[in-house]
Amino acid sequence: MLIGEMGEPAARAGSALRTSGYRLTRQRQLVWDTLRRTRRHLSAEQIGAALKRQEQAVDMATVYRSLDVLQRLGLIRSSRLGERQYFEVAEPGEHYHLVCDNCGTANHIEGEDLAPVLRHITDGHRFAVRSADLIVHGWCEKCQAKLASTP
Amino acid sequence: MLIGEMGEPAARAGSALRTSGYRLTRQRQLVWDTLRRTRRHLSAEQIGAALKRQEQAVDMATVYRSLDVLQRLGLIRSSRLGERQYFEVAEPGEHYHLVCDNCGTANHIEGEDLAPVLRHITDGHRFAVRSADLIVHGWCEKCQAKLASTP
DNA sequence: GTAACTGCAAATTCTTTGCACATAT
DNA sequence: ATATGTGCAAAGAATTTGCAGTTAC
Repeated sequence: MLIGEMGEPAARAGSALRTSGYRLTRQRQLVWDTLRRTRRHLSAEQIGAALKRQEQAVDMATVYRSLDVLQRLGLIRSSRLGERQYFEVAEPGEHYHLVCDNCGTANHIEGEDLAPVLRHITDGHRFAVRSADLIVHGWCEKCQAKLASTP
Repeated sequence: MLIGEMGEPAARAGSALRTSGYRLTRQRQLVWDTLRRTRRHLSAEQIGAALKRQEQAVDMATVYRSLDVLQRLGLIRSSRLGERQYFEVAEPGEHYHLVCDNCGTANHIEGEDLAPVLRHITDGHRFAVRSADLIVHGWCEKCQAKLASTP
């Protein structure tokens, strides 16, 4: 099941920033809002481009710095999908990344299936798991059909 | 269980290269041997540095090009662990990457635990899985002890 | 008022590419 | 013999950094 709306309070970023001694600036707000409005993963460049499109241009250096702060506060998380680093709002619970090698789209799906795997790692290897990211490469449904028709 | 020696025939690269129309050069041999001798992941830079140390310097451009060929032949595989791309000899079977966020070392462990997870993805989501990489971040045993003693 | 933040431009880092020469087959 | 591969140097892409001016608190 694809992750849909999740009722993330928009004010969350503001209070999280302030209680940590950071300041709530127009730029940080904009970066956060951009990520919140999308349910997909966005690269830093995509965020910058989106903001420029809405005449709210933010310098790329600032986009990167904002992403860094938001990540430090645990509000967003990132993973390397393909070439770039992609960012998304941090949601509780596991999810995997499905990257289509044909069209490049990256979706995430929820699930608790990783629990036994992580337990194995913790028990068998004395490794303290902090976070886990399962990146699956392959073909999405659309591209499977496309590739089947042109052999 | 950490992956140890696996009896990889050293000649594998040579024949794989030749039957695919590639040439077996000193540089490709060196890059392959370097990866074979290590059971850990190596970045392109680490491979280059290792070769320089043994007075067998290979230009970085060539290291990258060699890695590219070896990967195309399926002899090695790579994943993005942390900042860099890391390379390792391709072994059959699943394995996960354990990245210690404290000391940075990346190990891999074997296991078949991912099978049910991937089945879930295939069945429930009509996504054709081609490869999967589970990257687990956390603290390795050594660093857990270290961090426990200094709170 | 002042420490934190931003934009700009320059620096860095990792990786790729163009080209003349070298080498494996 | 000749297509492939290499080294070198230069280009690229993504991200970081230094700094003077700006802004949130």
